[in-house]
Amino acid sequence: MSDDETDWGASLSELSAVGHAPLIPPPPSGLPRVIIHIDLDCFYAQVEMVRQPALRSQPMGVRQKQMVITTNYTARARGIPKSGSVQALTQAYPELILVNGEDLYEYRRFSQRIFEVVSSMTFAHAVERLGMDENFIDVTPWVHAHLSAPAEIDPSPVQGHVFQAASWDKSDPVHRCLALGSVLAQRIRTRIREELGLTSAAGIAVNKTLAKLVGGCHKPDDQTLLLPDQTLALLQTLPSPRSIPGIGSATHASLLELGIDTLADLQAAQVSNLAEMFDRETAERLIQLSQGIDPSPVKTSGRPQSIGLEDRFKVITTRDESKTKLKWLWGRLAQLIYEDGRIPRVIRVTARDQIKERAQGRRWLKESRQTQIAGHILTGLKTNPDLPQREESQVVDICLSLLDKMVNHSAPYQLTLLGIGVSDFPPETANTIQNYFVAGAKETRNEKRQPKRSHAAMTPPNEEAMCQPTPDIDEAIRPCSKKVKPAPLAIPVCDVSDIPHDWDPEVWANLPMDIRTELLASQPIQSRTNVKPLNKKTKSIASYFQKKS
DNA sequence: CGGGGCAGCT
DNA sequence: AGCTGCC
Ligand SMILES: Nc1ccn([C@H]2C[C@H](O)[C@@H](COP(=O)(O)OP(=O)(O)OP(=O)(O)O)O2)c(=O)n1
Ligand SMILES: [Mn+2]
Ligand SMILES: [Mn+2]
Repeated sequence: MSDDETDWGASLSELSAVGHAPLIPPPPSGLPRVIIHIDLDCFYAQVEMVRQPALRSQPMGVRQKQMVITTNYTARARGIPKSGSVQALTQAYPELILVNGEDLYEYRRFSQRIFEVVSSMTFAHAVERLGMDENFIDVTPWVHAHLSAPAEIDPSPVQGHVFQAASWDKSDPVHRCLALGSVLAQRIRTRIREELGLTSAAGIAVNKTLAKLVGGCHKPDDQTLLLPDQTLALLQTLPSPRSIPGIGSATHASLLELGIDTLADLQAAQVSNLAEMFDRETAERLIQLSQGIDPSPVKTSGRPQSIGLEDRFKVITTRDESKTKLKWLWGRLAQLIYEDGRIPRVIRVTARDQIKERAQGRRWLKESRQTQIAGHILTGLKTNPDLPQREESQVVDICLSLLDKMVNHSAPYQLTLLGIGVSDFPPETANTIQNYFVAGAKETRNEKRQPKRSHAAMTPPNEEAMCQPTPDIDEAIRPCSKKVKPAPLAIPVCDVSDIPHDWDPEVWANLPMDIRTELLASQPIQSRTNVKPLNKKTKSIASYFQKKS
């Protein structure tokens, strides 16, 4: 397995990765990147425990319909699995308490606040969200700038665990970079705990993939550092290529078809071995990933490009029921759009039809239709979480007409899912971003609105028992207040000493470091190139060559 | 599989 | 519009 071409131990091997477009800028110093990955512990369950502290001592899980999506660590300590079916888990563990987590509103809010806290830390050069509970943080510039001269004895201790600690060498500049990273990771986790009362796990490594993988080594409320020389050792602990982020089920299936079953197989593979199933770029990237090489940059996450809601139910068979469900979904979505502050230009409806699925012999078949929506219809959401009656029914009618494009009401159908999403928000250009921070211009910005103080889980249309959300232990307790007063968003203190006097410190505090740098330099914002996802299977050799017809 | 999201291709 | 990826 030891490929003589591949220098496993070389700390900088990932920096020399070949690649054309979207990779990171060349290392100026010869020092490695320092990347931190933060993953909240049993995220949904923790949010529920913050809301109901009495749950902390109980084995508890968060459920969505017939699925337990996550369990808290009290439960896991008793051997209860992290997830599973309600049926199986309650049978095996009658003591398990279940909380309804079908409405993601609170999780979304905490997720946003975590991102804000992390982004406000001045050493965070770039912060990229992944899902609701993960963030990658690039702290390379800060670390390189604070690395003391090689001759000096660096007193900075390592925080948390070191994977295979025996190989630690405090005189190695690469090790000291990562040690500084571990200190920053500890500071981030402390801030998240202080500001939000949530614990998290962190990984510190020279790239995103390794940071994420090593963070899993010591899990609740702890952190782990990976030295580059221990990369192979870490990868050897992985049970399958599927364990690598970026290798999903489809890619894994393709690899199996090629006879690549283990990570070692993939590490030893040549691009030519993978050429049947993947294009060259993808093949190269897969092999590199299997070797712990990942040059993908930490992209600064902006605001979401789409906001959507779905609900599944036993069955809906009439246009009337659909209308009721869409109304309910829209009511919740309107609140989210209001809080976002931007007005979308496209609205989309998604649906699942059991009959169509069976007719086509598919296990699941989600359809969607979208349309532009006239600007004036939604402008009310800029100032109000509810639309006026007329506009609201216009929106619902638009949704129904979109549904009509998928469903023939004169033929039998059985809907089991309905969703509404919005997208195509007005672009925030570099020039307007400059204006955006001038503290005087608040009225014209696409500003975030204050969220509801208490989000009462809105009960879905209750005419039909089948459409109810799954029962919740505290269902009766929750007040049914609608959108209420602003809740103060915990804006963390941070360094605002150096910004121009007419810029809004609050906004500044929530900016990633690289954006701040660009603004200070009065440079136009340069949008980062997107990283191409891995699993682009070429349809055929032919289509690979016919670049464009 | 289940369930409720998000992003990036095609 | 649909698929695949991530959580
Ligand atoms: N297929 C999935 C995976 C996760 N989640 C949600 C529920 C989790 O609480 C949250 C974060 O996912 P994680 O994989 O990080 O799992 P947890 O945070 O729950 O547990 P852990 O402590 O192992 O990170 O995302 C989800 O809805 N669907
Ligand atoms: Mn996670
Ligand atoms: Mn997590």
